[in-house]
Amino acid sequence: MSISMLESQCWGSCQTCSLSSLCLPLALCINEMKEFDAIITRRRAPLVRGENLCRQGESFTNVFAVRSGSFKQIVLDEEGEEQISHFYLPGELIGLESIDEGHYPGFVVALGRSSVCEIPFQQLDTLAERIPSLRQQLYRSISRGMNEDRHLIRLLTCKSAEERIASFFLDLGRRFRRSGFAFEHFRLPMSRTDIGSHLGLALETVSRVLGRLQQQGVISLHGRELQILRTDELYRLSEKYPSHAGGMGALR
Amino acid sequence: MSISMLESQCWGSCQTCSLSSLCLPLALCINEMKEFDAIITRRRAPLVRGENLCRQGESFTNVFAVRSGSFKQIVLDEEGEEQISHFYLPGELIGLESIDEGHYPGFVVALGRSSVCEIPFQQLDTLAERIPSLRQQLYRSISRGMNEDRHLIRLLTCKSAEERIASFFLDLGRRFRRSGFAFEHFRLPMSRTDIGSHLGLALETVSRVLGRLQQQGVISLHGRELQILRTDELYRLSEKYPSHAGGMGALR
DNA sequence: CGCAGATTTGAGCGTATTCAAGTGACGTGG
DNA sequence: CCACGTCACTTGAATACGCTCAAATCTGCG
Repeated sequence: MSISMLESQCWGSCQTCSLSSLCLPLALCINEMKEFDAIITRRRAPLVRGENLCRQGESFTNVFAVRSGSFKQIVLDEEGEEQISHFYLPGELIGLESIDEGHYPGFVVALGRSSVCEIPFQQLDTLAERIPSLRQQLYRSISRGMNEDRHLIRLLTCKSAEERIASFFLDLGRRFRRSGFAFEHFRLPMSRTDIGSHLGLALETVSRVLGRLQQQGVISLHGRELQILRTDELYRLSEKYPSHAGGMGALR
Repeated sequence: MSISMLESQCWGSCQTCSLSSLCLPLALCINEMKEFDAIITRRRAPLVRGENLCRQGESFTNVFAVRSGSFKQIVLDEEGEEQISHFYLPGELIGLESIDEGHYPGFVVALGRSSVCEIPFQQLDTLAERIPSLRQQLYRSISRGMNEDRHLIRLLTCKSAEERIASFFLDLGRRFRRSGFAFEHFRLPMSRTDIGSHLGLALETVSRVLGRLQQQGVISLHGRELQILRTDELYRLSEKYPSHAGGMGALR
């Protein structure tokens, strides 16, 4: 009973949502926000760790906004190998890359107890037709997604393991800060394996780099509890090598 | 005189453009297409090789549609190192990732004599407000861009040099085919260096892999004239190793 | 023709991988 | 309560792939 009370508070309207300032309703007036609120389907229960929000290949109908917790997007390639293409933190939108092809390109899995707002895309578009600022915000959200991907691409094409991880932590910090959490102190929602899969590194490499970063006193890490001790140094490490990359050890 | 005649033909309306079926006006009726046509600014002269379409940091006002030729997007990082984040072929849209931040994230440079349609984004949005199918197409274009980027990310996180280049050629082929060119025979618009920069490989590695692919009889390559001889084999090579990646030789 | 840029080829090396073993945390069941 | 299995993570050793450096060759173009 008390839990459901809490949760109904949690799932209040956009007007009471602490993330509304970085979500789609960002620039809406009260009345518009009410309209927007009306099309949102709120999930009855939060998802638990490992639960699927959507499945690869499933037809696209909804965009999701992360309300709490976090998610990873896993793409299974032709050989059945997993590949983590994206992490989603509170306030971020899931599913925008599916508009074109009409189906979700991968599984989206909760990394812990997480909740989302479910937004039927068709209705979102109908509403966006009438509300220019909502339309703007939708464009911007999609565009931002592209931009983040381009960053990751640059990271992957020309950075060493250390740089990748430094960049990754800085990126996570920034994104957490946007949602009102601390920049320098947060809990990593994902495993080392997940990080490796996302950054194109073996988990052993991730582990080794993390060890090195701790030895250097740049971060402290207990389990998944991360503290960024020297932001400037982490930043320096994230862009240490100006150019290309270097070979690739072995291949499995 | 004769040139300008030719060019004015080249720059005819969307209705006469061979690419309209894969560009924004895709689903528009005659009248809508005329409206759309009206907001497009056509460049007076095609760009020559090396000419900038837009500059890094410049404020975003226009989306561009490639009409002929091709472009590369170069991003200069903090250290001034170049990084090719994207190639644009005929029928593709340039600039969509700039909507959010409001400025172009990199230079877009013509890879040969190329022409574009210049579409003021503000006006495009105004028009999209009234024309649902144009809006849909805009969403889809942006979404497709994200999707392509995700593909590249997967390529970069877990593929060997050979796989990357095989994937890259297959991707180029598909994109050329969409614009009405041959899938198995086209001219590479970019240099080996450009390919390397885009795929996170040293140009020497690109060169070596190309040599190997030719020896194996998978492709034939004279200068930049590429012929895909065995598509199935190229496809097989593009997904040879199911998983991770491998080290990174040296780091400059 | 001759230069500049693009590409090819060779030798040696370094980073990150793979394989392998070992530690630690956690929850289950005897 | 402790043995045990599982899972995430750490650490070590050997290896491989692609990088860097260097020089040669090819190409396009004035």
